[in-house]
Amino acid sequence: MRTSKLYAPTLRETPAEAEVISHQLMLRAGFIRKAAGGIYNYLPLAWRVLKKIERIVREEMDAAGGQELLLPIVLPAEMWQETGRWDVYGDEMFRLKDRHGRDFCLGPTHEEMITTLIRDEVRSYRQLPLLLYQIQNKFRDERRPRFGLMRGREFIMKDLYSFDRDEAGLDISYKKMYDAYSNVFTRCGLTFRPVEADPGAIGGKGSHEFMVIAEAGEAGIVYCDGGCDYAANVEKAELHPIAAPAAAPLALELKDTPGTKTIAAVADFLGLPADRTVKTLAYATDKGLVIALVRGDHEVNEIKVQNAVGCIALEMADEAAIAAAGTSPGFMGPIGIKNAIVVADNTVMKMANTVVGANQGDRHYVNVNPGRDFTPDIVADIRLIQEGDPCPRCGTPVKAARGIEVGQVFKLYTKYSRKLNATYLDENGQEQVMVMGTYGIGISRTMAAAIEQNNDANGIIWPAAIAPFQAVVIPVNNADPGQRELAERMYADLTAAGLETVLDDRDERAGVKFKDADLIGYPLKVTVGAKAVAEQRVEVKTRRGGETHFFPLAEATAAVKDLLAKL
RNA sequence: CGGGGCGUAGCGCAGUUUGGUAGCGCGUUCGGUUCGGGACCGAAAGGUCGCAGGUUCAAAUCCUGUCGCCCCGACCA
Repeated sequence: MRTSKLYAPTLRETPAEAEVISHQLMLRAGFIRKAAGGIYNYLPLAWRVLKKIERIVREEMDAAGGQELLLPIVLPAEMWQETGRWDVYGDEMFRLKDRHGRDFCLGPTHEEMITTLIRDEVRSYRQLPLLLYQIQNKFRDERRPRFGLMRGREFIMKDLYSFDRDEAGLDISYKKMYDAYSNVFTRCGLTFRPVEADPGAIGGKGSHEFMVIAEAGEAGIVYCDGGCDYAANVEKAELHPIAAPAAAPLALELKDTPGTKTIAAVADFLGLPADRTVKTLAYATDKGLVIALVRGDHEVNEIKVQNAVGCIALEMADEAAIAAAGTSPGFMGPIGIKNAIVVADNTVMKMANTVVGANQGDRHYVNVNPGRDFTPDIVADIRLIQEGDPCPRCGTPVKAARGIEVGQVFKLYTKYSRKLNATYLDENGQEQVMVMGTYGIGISRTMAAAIEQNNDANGIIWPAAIAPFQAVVIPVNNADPGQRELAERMYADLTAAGLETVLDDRDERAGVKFKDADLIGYPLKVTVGAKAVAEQRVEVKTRRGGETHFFPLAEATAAVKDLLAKL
């Protein structure tokens, strides 16, 4: 490819709409252009990267026994109504009607379609396990698309579905996918970490997310750096109750604590550390008002509360809802509260002579002993893990990081196969429900994640395996026939040797070409200047690390190939 | 959906407070000089000031409505 013909409009300045680095660089380097919020055009450079990622994904999926197919994007409503997700998905689903008024949606995911596809034709245990996948655009009308390709409304996803006879089979399929995903992201040159995840609304029990470690990541993760390899999404990370020092229970007492609406204020007023108090938060849910209790210095993990209560919707209750429950913001507590589900963190139950709000303004109870003075409806681990908390496996203090979720693997069990009647006959002629798994990779998000993790002040630094081109040849002065000729020759030789090469044949000054090359992020830059012509050698610079090598012309092609292989 | 910010040339922005001929930088085109890290000189093209309505002799500017975009929050297979 010649730069003079390449459709890659680069920008000197960063468009104002882009906040995160991957978004900025993809716009500046001419990879993407926006069509609407969260919807992008992929220009030739981006498309080349995406195809490379897809290729790696295909190879790994095929190696793991997957078969590629292609399901429709436009999906009829009926199957979604069968599983109940037509309603559950809500506004996040792009919906449309055909000319007859029949309901359709643009596929946000394909559990329904794949399951209804195979249920009639897979009838025997002999046909299982079955691993089917596709790579396709997905549509989710996100409430808030953001960060360029990181959270779009239309995005490219690989989705694989496994169908097994039983849970043992699912475990095998799940392991294959887990390993395949590790291979994919390793081959893409990414620093990532599989973490335990909360399965969320899709249901099922086991789940891991593959997180590319990056500051711009939307997800918080914790990992054990010492004793073991535990790693989890903060939403999921378990915490064992912390034992409190033994203390003789004192008599419950109601105290005036004027103006102490925060834990810090109460603790200060009573002369106690925050970890001797209990924090109470109120949530409005589809099951009514929920009061969550954690130790004063801890934070509530809302996902865990949601799971403990078994509710679908959960948000902080407003003042009106709190007042309706007969309590007062800043002075809420479990003692005497009515019309609310009280959920206590397991650590709270270990506390003695603690402090809770008295459900009336400016008053707290002191010397509160959980179990004696109040009995929660639910006791569970509802605490949000923080850096330094003990690893649930080995007790070593955990580290915190941020991650971009580029893949997720789920054990669905029979959640969809049961609702959609995907059954088979076993050896004994008994009808059994298929056991399913679902496995996604965000292809376009992986591209963005790769940039988040690989960039510098000058632009993108592509991992060689997914770079749009592997090398760029730059004649320093295009007006010099000797340089032009030598550059043409290098370009032809490298191309013939199977390297994806760009020749920057533009009549631009060297600086412009170097800047564009760095911005786009070609792994290798082959520079042809006056010295190269005089001495019959070329200069090759690596984008990552910036080392410069000189090679005699005769050896240049082999040396470039060699260098690339080492990247 | 709640809160905040922004829509003026391809990109980055000024002009809006106080209404009066729409500007600057970059980029683009043409001519010339230059040529190893975003050159210089000269000429030129390019804008319904997001959209609609209103006030006014006169609206980018004031008022009302509306659409879009970005950020924070909520939410997120």
